[in-house]
Amino acid sequence: MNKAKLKKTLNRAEEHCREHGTRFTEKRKHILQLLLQSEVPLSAYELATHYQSAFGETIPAMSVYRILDFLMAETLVHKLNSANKYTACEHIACDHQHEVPQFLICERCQNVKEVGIEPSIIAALADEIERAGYHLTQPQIELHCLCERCFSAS
Amino acid sequence: MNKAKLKKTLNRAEEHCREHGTRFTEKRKHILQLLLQSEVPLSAYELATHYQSAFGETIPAMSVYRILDFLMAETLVHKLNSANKYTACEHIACDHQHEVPQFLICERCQNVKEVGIEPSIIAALADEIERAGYHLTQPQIELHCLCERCFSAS
DNA sequence: CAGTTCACGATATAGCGTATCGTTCATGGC
DNA sequence: GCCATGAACGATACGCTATATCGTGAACTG
Repeated sequence: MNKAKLKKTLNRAEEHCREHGTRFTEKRKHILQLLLQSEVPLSAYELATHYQSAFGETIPAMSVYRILDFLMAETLVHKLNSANKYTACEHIACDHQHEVPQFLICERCQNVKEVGIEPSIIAALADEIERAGYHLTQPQIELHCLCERCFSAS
Repeated sequence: MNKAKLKKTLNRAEEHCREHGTRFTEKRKHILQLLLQSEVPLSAYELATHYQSAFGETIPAMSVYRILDFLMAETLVHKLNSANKYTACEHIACDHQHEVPQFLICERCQNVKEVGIEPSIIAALADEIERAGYHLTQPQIELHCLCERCFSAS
């Protein structure tokens, strides 16, 4: 992510928090920035390490987890359950409504793409689930894929 | 799972291994049995504990992991990535071909149902993914839901 | 400016998983 | 039957992920 877009996204995140009456502190901003700048999802401990390199001060893992919890509650960050890693929401600076996030995770390079699946497909899926007697609560799907580059290389 | 079905399923699993030239040892049988008898998915360490209670002998966590790896390779067991737990395949004793497993996980009681999603939906999903420049490799989906009972109770 | 709430630090601990090396046991060729 | 081979398993150590708890300090509010 280039500098201009990074700045714009961070500003948008700050605005988002102000609207929600929550605090977008320096540390929270730093963690979000690290995730925005990373090509791949990061674990909490990786974030702590990167924090040290990028900002010259250490941060306890506990704080990273707390900050991640906060950022997830604000839907600025998503957790990838299958990898125990975290990724910045790709739609912070977008205007359109935040959809249910779906993730394509490249198995080789770990690159993650957050996509909006056709709502009709999700609806069909939800239908099948209802028929099985269940009720969908958090339709976040994590799909393990190969990205174009890794697919071509194999 | 009742005794008759349990026995039949274990026999089917043994047959499956014989056909594949692999060994269905006592310990592997025990682990599979524990998973078949459990209402909820279990972690490796939970399995080790249950093993002790059920069979009166301790088993190291390492062995549990190795046995789980084996059972997964034989598609007798599936791992739920989002929960780091394991569940017996519900189709061991079925005649029909083993499909790509999709899991409905009840967020409240942890009960898991393994369902076959309409292939056309999966195909549509794969289509969307292709359009995003990715290639689906392991279309295992884990959906967080509420089961009928927990849904009614809420 | 006093009180409350929120953010953060420090420490401890639990749970999940892998690495490595050694030992035992089953199996097949002789 | 006997031994060589490889598979299964045990023991120990370690690293990563996450939560619990308690304390401190900063920020907002009346």
